[in-house]
Amino acid sequence: MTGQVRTVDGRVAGRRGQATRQKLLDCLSEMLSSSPYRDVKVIDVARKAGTSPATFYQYFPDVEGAVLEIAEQMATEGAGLTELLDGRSWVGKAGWQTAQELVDGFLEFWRKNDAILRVVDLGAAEGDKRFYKLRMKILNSVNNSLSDAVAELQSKGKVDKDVNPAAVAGSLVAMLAAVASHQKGFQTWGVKQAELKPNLALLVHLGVTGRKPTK
Amino acid sequence: MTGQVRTVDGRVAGRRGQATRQKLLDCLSEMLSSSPYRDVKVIDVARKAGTSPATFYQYFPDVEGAVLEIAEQMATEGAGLTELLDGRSWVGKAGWQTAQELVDGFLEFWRKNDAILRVVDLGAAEGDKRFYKLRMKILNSVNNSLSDAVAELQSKGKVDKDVNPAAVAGSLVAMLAAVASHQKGFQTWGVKQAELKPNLALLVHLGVTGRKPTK
DNA sequence: CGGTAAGCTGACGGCATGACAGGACAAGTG
DNA sequence: CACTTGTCCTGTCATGCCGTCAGCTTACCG
Repeated sequence: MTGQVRTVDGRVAGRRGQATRQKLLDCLSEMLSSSPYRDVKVIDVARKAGTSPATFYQYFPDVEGAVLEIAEQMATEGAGLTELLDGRSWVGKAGWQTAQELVDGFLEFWRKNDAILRVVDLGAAEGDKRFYKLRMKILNSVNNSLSDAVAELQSKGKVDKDVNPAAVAGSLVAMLAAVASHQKGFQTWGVKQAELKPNLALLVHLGVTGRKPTK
Repeated sequence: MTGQVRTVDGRVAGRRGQATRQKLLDCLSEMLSSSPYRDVKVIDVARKAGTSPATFYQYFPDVEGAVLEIAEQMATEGAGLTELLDGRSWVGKAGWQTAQELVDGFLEFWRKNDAILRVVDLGAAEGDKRFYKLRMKILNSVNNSLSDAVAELQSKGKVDKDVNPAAVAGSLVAMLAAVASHQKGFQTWGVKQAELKPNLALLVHLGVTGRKPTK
């Protein structure tokens, strides 16, 4: 799938090269967690990695390029979110559990990768197609599964005909992502995390099935 | 409310000064719409405004400071979103209309100010309290109204006791904001704006009242 | 051991930042 | 009209980051 890792000037990266490359990515990642995206400088990343700015430019065209790389790694990892939904039922008590586990897994994933996801979100919102595709890739698994679930319930007549499965699924996923991004915000608002989750799960369940869960 | 407009070095700005100041803000605003936040430079804003970088620094400590100013202006303007909900009913057909109008007005507001709202969202997500407060200020009107609506329905026994009004309201508002930020995204997904709105309204209605709307 | 390619960096021109001092300008005063 | 006062803007400068290149060091291989 992925060809050889290459430097900007076309050389193939060997063992050592890949190590420095990865170290730069790690340091950048850390940097993004601790300071605003706008203030992350190449020279700081390089210093943190114990190398020089020139080395950075050997592996990445610019900061954005490196961020895309990190996000790509995370995206493949995030494909595992499908497991939260594959083959799950949306009926009865099982449906309520599905909703809860989805919310749980999603928030956890977002919390782990919040720094990089913020940047991806920004890039996508700014209209950058690369970031937009990446965001799709991350959310697609969940989105498609949700969309399928709605469509299936719809075909059984359990959901109104005029509901658009893709629109509902996309909106719910956007909600999960947004809430995850501003988890701290809710806390200051007087809503604790433990309270937030069941209410989110309720909204997801309502959105997918159109009815309240049986707990 | 607001004291006199002051320059960084403490002078009070007069007629002419306020004009250039505003012009700088306008140009910055425009700039944010056309290029990534990370790439907006003081020198470009100054050039666009037909002045020099030094002038910019006379009125604002940095780009972030100016952004906060713009966002503040928008926030007071955005308080008008309350009208979308004040005194509206959530029962029967009126409830469905309330949901629709809320979605409509919200998306429109977001579309108008998307560039600056992106930056506010980023700042808030990064943990900057100033941006966070600003985001609250913008969303508070809608959020409180929604929260009140849920609480009222709850007191009448129409909504389950274990629902947390603030959590539900906050999540719904976050959903609206997120979907608005990525409106273009949905389009590429094969969901058209016209289809998106009613489905969003459905989700809002479901979330607030716990039941499907009567159309 | 010598050749070859990978890996890294010092150094440099270019540009943005942010501060200051001083000049231009408008308005009021005698 | 000259003079004063305070606002408004810019030229200039030290500083620091960007992004590139030539060239040095290191590792691998026959």
